[in-house]
Amino acid sequence: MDAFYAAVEMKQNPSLMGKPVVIGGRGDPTRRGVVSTASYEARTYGIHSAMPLRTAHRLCPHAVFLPVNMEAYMRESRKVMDVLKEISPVVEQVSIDEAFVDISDIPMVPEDVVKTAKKRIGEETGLTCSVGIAPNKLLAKIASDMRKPDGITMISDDAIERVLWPLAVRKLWGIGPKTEKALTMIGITTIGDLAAAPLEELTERFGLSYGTYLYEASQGIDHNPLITHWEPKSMSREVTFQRDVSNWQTIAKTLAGLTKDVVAELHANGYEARTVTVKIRFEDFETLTRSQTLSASTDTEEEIRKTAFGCLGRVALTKKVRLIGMRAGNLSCRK
DNA sequence: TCTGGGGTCCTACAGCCA
DNA sequence: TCTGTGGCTGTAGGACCC
Repeated sequence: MDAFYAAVEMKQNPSLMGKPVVIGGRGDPTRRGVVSTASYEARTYGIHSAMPLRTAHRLCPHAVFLPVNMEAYMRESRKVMDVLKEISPVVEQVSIDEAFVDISDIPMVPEDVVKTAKKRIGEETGLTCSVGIAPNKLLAKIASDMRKPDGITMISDDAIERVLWPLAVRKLWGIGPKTEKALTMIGITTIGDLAAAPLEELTERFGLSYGTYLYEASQGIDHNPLITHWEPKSMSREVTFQRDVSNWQTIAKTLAGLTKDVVAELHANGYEARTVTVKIRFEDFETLTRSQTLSASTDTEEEIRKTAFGCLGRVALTKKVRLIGMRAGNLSCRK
């Protein structure tokens, strides 16, 4: 979906249309938080996702700042996903606003399937999306990014050299800032450069698994099937304090509250956990985790809280704490 | 100066065990 | 009985995604 959160807000409040709109955190740019979505107008000021709200505010003081309204986005998301499932039963929902749809068994020209889908989504939600058509997920994802907003892009097998190779390596799913930098250091900046690198060099530098992935991805190779069902691996809550704290009571109270939320989510979804992890980020951004695996799974708040406090007790709180989080992992379905 | 929150997957390493 | 090897599990950290 195109600038999804911003588009939903504009639909709910048409007076926002044409204005720079920034959605993130509590919608207050004087408080800690980052940008979830910036409208296309806001993007012209250099505002983008993951940017601190304060920075966004500096770049565009007259932008409209709004809090994240997840319920509204979920509602629209469900409508979109329902349309996709009408079109094909094989849908992999990647996030609240992205999905892969296997249309290989539909006896229609792909472009016509996509046009129908876009029209139906428009009718149901009033929102636009950008679509990539390709032989696999890797290429479809790249294609969907090439014409935004409201675009359709096709990458066929015989277009990989012409279309894929000139792109920056960063366009490949799985290449973030660290890998981009590491590749630049060895003279690889485009996907074509990557495709010219020997497999052995990539596996030597990046490990067998990731090296092989990079090699195959640069050739447009991706055999991964669509995943239509999966079980969660962990559930977590974390919070960044508005001001860094040194008071143990505040930290403990917050951890207890986070634990309560996570346990409620476990109960709501019928899971129990065997591993508890506590995460601490200090004022200097040093981040560490402490975890403990129990002999048996549990979903009782008291046991999970005791375990979490045991983990917290193993952290030397010598600096102010910026963030605290807790995670329940090693999940299994409750008997 | 600033750097959220909710996730997944991978790697390294240590300890245990066959 | 000692030693090496390899698998498995738990722990910690890091990269990445939206």
